[in-house]
Amino acid sequence: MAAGFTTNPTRSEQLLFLTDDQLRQGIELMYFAYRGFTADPDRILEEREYGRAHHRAIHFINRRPGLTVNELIDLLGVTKQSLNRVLRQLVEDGLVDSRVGVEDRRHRNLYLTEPGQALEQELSAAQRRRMRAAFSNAGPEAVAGFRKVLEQMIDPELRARVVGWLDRP
Amino acid sequence: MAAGFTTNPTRSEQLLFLTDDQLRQGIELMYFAYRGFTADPDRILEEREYGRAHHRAIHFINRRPGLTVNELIDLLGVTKQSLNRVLRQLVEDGLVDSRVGVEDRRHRNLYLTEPGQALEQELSAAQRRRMRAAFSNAGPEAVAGFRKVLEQMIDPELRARVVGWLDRP
DNA sequence: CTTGGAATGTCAACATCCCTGACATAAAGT
DNA sequence: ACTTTATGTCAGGGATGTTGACATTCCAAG
Repeated sequence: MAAGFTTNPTRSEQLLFLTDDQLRQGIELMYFAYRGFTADPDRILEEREYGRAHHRAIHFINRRPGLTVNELIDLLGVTKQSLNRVLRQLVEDGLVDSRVGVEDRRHRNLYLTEPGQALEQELSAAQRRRMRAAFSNAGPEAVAGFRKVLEQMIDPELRARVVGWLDRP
Repeated sequence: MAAGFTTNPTRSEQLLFLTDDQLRQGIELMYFAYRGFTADPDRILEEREYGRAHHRAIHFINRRPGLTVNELIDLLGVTKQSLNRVLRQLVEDGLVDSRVGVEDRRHRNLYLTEPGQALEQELSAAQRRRMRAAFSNAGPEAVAGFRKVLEQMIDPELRARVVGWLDRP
């Protein structure tokens, strides 16, 4: 069904990957793949009665130790009320440490505690396992294309804020 | 913690796309891209006070007119009760037609009505627009890689059921 | 033919998560 | 002193998911 690039592709044939049908396939792939993408962490979180919101908070606190509540709200695109419930639980459960800012005492700098880091490791290891399998089976060139397309799918405004962010260690 | 591939560069360099850091980037890309992927439909759905569950139902009913409730449950991976509330709303609002099966009267065959098809068009057109932009900016080779990786990310069990499904018109 | 189990679909009650709106507190800036 | 910023909290509502109970229909064993 795919590639009809046998002889001297005309201009219209070069754009065959932009047909509505190809786009629909991309849409459905995105949906099914995302379900797989979240499946493993979801199972781990369920045991602790946490949800994806907890996972996202833990992930980004691990990525940027000391980031403030507002910065996290910005990254996640949720309301402070929504995030606050999640953070309160994580702090109460001893997974996250919320310290008053030193320069600006209004800020709360967030850090993972030892148990918090342990959960983060468990979650990200599971997610990496699936991602590694997918990358490995698809090959390096496919991975490059995967990243190229996904980058373009991010909201332009968010992309500007997040680009360069991904590369930082 | 991340790549310790300092020695023996030949073989390990070929696997650099499998480092923990590359995988982490893939994970974050997947998260941010999915937010973009759902942003446009979400805005349209909000006006009608619908959610993503309604979108998914509408999408697959459009794709497979006449499919049964159970088939839809299988595709979406939700409980019948959860799906039922969504379907009831859509039927009440005149977007979906639920007809008693002719062979097996326990079945309900689902169809989009005229207004249902109109909403589906609106939703998928918005989603295609973003997908088309991403595909177009990334190029055909990138799109091929994108599809390859996403396919591999789908849960193996689900992939078996869905593969071949995507290609069908 | 009847009866009992299995498949299918529906309804009700409840939990979770995210949202908006309003308000409180503390600290920084002017 | 007054305003702005950052954060936290409470109240209420909507969307989505769950479990439990129940109705309908089909099918097959007795």
